[in-house]
Amino acid sequence: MPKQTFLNLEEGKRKQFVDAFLREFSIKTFDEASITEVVKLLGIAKGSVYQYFESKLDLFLFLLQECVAVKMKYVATIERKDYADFWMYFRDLYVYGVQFDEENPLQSHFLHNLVNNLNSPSTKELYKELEGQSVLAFEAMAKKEMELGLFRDDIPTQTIGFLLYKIGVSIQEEMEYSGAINPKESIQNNSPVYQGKQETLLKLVDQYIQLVKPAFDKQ
Amino acid sequence: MPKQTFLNLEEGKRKQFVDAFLREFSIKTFDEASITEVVKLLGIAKGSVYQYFESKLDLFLFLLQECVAVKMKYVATIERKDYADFWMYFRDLYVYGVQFDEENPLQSHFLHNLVNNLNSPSTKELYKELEGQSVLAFEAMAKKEMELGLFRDDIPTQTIGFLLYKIGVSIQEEMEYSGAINPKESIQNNSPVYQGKQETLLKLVDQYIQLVKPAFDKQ
DNA sequence: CAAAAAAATGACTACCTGGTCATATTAGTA
DNA sequence: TACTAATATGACCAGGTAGTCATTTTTTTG
Repeated sequence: MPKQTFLNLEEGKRKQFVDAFLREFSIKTFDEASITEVVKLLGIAKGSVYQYFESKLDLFLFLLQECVAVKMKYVATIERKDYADFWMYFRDLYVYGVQFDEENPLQSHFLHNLVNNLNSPSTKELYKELEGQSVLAFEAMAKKEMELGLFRDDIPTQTIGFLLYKIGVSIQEEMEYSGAINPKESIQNNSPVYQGKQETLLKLVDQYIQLVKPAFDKQ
Repeated sequence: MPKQTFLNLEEGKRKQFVDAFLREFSIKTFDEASITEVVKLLGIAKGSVYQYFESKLDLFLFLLQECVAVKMKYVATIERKDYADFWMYFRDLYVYGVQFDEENPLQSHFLHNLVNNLNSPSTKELYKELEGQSVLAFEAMAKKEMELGLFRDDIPTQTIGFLLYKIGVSIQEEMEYSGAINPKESIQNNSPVYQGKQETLLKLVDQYIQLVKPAFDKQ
């Protein structure tokens, strides 16, 4: 977590600092991301980074926390109980995700690149931890649906949760794979990840739902 | 591709060389894999590697080609047309894959770690290329099933192919995620990836099939 | 304004890598 | 045996990194 020195920083300077590193971690893996380069860009001394944070990882975790907090303000406004079925809720998560993306491009890019970023050798453990948390969250959702009699219960919740998580990742990856979005490019123009492609994304989400619904729903 | 010098190498020495590098690339990413360390292990000079191959990537591609060729000898013995439906064929691919794994542990480990390995910054392009090939292969399969009237045709083949590919990857990843297998450990003991866990794998495959069948099959 | 506290600095360390190449060694040949 | 061709060698190069810390600069305070 940041040291006092960082918190004392003047608002504008702190924002510049944060933004520059969000950018760097959005287009590189953790290990690739170069503190040396970012400070050069910012025009500050490398030592300053270590006056503000304990280490590269410490800085990264702070940024992650911030981004997650901001995204939560968007997606946590909706609740499963307000939807007729899981898939409507699932879809709306993307609707609110897109809004988050539009209003916080940098944070969105950071989170978009997260899975890729954490594939770095030195962050394998962190990746496993976060992946585990995600899978557990999806597992819990699935469990609830089963209890409601809406999801089939002939498959272990772990497998259901794992696949649900992977489907979420797949949607994001297919958007990039198909060339619909190009994060490395859009971040250059300060554009959101899904700039002008919000409809494309939601269409793909609908497609995925249409496709996998029969797999998860109780017949 | 290897230089003549490598091909002239005495059988035993070549095997030692290949095996050592298969090991290295099986437990590390491409960028992490250290030629320096492997030659130390082999007791040869680093220069020798560059007498045999043009570059690290050249060496890697040679190993990849070899492993794929060996695996093909197993899985290419079966054909879709000899099965009543896609899923029986899909399952048998794993049955033959397990046999390949038992009889060629090192090659199997190499391929098992491939996706992870290629996530390295310097192999992003290669990864995209290979992923594209895999997706296209699955897409072609799906197309055929649609033509046979066995797969639903209300979803674009690209999405079907992409998800099918991701499901294949997921099965492998869940085996590791759940702790059923531990490649880093089993490679130490010269054990196959799925040593003693073949049944567990096939059970998971069956589970996945049971789960996703309703998503892909025409009702 | 002076003293003290806070913040910024950047040269430096320790460490790692892939790849090169002139030289030495070994093997093949006549 | 003597000459040649093939092979093996390892010191060395260029390039990169995260992190340190004594010193200087700036800001705050009394």
